[in-house]
Amino acid sequence: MITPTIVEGLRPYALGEKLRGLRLRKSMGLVELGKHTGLSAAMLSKLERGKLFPTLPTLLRIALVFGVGLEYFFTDERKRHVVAIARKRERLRFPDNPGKGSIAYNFESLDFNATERKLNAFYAEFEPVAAEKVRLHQHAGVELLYLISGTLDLTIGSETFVLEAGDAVYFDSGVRHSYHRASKGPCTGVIVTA
Amino acid sequence: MITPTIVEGLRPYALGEKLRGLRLRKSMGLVELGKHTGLSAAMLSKLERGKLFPTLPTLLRIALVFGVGLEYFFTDERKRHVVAIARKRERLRFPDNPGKGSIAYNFESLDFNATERKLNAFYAEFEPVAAEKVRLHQHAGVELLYLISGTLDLTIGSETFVLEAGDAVYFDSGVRHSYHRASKGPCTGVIVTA
DNA sequence: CTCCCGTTTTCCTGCCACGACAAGACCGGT
DNA sequence: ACCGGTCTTGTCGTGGCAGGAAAACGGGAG
Repeated sequence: MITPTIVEGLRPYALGEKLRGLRLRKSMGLVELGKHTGLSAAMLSKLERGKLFPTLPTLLRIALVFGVGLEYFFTDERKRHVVAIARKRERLRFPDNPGKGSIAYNFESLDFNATERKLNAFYAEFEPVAAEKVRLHQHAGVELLYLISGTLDLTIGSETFVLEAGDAVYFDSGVRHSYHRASKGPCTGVIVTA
Repeated sequence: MITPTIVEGLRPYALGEKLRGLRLRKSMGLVELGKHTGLSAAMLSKLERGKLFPTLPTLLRIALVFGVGLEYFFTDERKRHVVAIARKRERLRFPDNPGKGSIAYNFESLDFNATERKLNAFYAEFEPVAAEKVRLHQHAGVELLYLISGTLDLTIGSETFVLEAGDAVYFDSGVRHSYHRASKGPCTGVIVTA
């Protein structure tokens, strides 16, 4: 069932304009694109003018020709002018694991007041914890860690890396990982997940 | 026409798993989701198991319930087990604008050896530049800046914010923006874009 | 075992994506 | 002007596949 509400909800993605943009950028005609995709020129025209919603197979065929992923069409281009500032003094600090003896790190959210997050960022202070007590965790996406000070043991899967101040890592956070402060002094860093 | 090639091309998006993930995260049943979306539980089951490709209207209905955009489904989740470490000493430093007098900042890529980037991260040292010479720039996506030291004037669109060490900003980098070091001493930070 | 709940399978319907075709529309070239 | 040619947009028809209804399956709990 195709209701006005749904049509409205799909409009912001501007599929038609994006399709037309891709095609014209390569100065290609509807018929030519039709040959490459195996679709009729007539239908391509309708798609570009928003008279019709492509099925995923259809959309993928076109995407393949232009070498883009489907995400190209669905990255919401509503320019939400997001600006969220997290002042150091205003930030809340959460212990990683309140009430237990094994607090591995304190962290502060750096963008908790951004409505729409594609990124989650934290400022972390790693606390000394017995190596056997550190907890592994995992979550979908990727993670980026920039170490500002101290030395940190980072375990990813079965491997452990030693990071010094100024080092950075980028890894798939779907793999189990854990942090362990290796330096005597303070150990701080910025963590960004997506 | 629905060919094996197309099926293969759609697999990496793992629509089914994502749908199921969304539903289970809210510990919701197929029937309940059916009520909210106006879709039959039977079909939802098929979608989650990849037996069927949803049309865009259908997909949108589900997305609306969970408050996600369609982009949620099409960000390619090929789990390449990425681990890329950028050691401080091994990193290359690029001036923002080599050969010209108006170098606003030096930056070092923090994940340049990661094959598939969803995130781009830089360590930046902001240099003193006359305020009128700073250049505005823009690029798709969002940007996150964590200021490690110094004071920085950040202009986003027509607004200017003053950031102190430890502050962080999260904003839509599609809007024109520029950096300008406000402190006498060194001014450094981490920039992540997505 | 029976009841209950959520899920999957089966079967079928009908909507709408998509194609075929033709009619504009807009170019040059002669 | 009058033609090709190329690109685009209507109109109409169809069948593939999304989607529904209901029955079968499965797993706890009692």
